[in-house]
Amino acid sequence: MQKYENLLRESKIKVTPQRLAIVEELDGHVHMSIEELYEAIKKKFPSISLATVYKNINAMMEQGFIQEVKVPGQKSKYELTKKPHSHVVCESCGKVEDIDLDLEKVTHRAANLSHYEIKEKALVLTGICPSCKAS
Amino acid sequence: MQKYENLLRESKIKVTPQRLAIVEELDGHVHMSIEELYEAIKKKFPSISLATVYKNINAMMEQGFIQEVKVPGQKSKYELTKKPHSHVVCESCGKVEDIDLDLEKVTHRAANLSHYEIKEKALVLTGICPSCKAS
DNA sequence: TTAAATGCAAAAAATTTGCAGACGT
DNA sequence: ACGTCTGCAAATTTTTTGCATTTAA
Repeated sequence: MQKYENLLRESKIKVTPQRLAIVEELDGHVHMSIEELYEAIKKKFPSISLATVYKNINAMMEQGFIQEVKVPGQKSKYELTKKPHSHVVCESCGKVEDIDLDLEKVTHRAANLSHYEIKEKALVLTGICPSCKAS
Repeated sequence: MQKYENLLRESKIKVTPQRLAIVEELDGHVHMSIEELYEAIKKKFPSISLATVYKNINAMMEQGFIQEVKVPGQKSKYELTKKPHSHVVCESCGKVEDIDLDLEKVTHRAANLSHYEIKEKALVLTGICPSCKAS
């Protein structure tokens, strides 16, 4: 898909089929662990090696192209970098979803209280998702 | 210290010198990684094994006695469980500090938007601490 | 007394590295 | 053509496990 090629080309790393596969996978599933990515990509791309997934995740993180999402009780997941947002995690099924929340006030308050110069915010809310609540 | 013994005794795990050492260390330093804990405790308690630290961290987490704090770009740290709070991390020196922020509104909004039943909130703010800003 | 905890060594899991050949630009 | 990337195997690092012995209650 042209879309991803252009995105990748903007950073200074080469566009390889393996990298495109990672990006496409993340675009489809949004949040995946290294192992999930590896297993998913192997289906379409059996020769890919786990080391390549690691190397590329690290390279693309250095480029700021993807980001790590640390969630309680799970392995880290990765997502394409987009505008800042928060996450909700279902403690029953493990699903991770994006959510757009205004953290202006909270961040301001934090800066005042701590005297830190705040640069990044990571908010992860854990609970039960609608479909798990139903069952 | 009697204080910690009583705390530990409340949960259903045995009070051992190794566990007391972990708790005292965490009470003093607030946020430590497994390796930091191990190295610190070894000084006062040279016979302790890394496996024991792991086992005890896991046991005490199951008891809800301590909690894992996942911070961007660092290994997980652990803290004694106390009333809910947020964290600020200095991206320069790596220090992690507690901060008391009101997340009521944000949580409410999140519940409305996501239809999740929210149970836990983990907010980690990253930035530059006052002393690193000075230098 | 006895169930649980310790420490050790070994195993398993997760991540990184080195390198020869392949590939993107 | 050049420098980067891939895949493999090996090396590290991190975490868990099994077991004989010790220890807390």
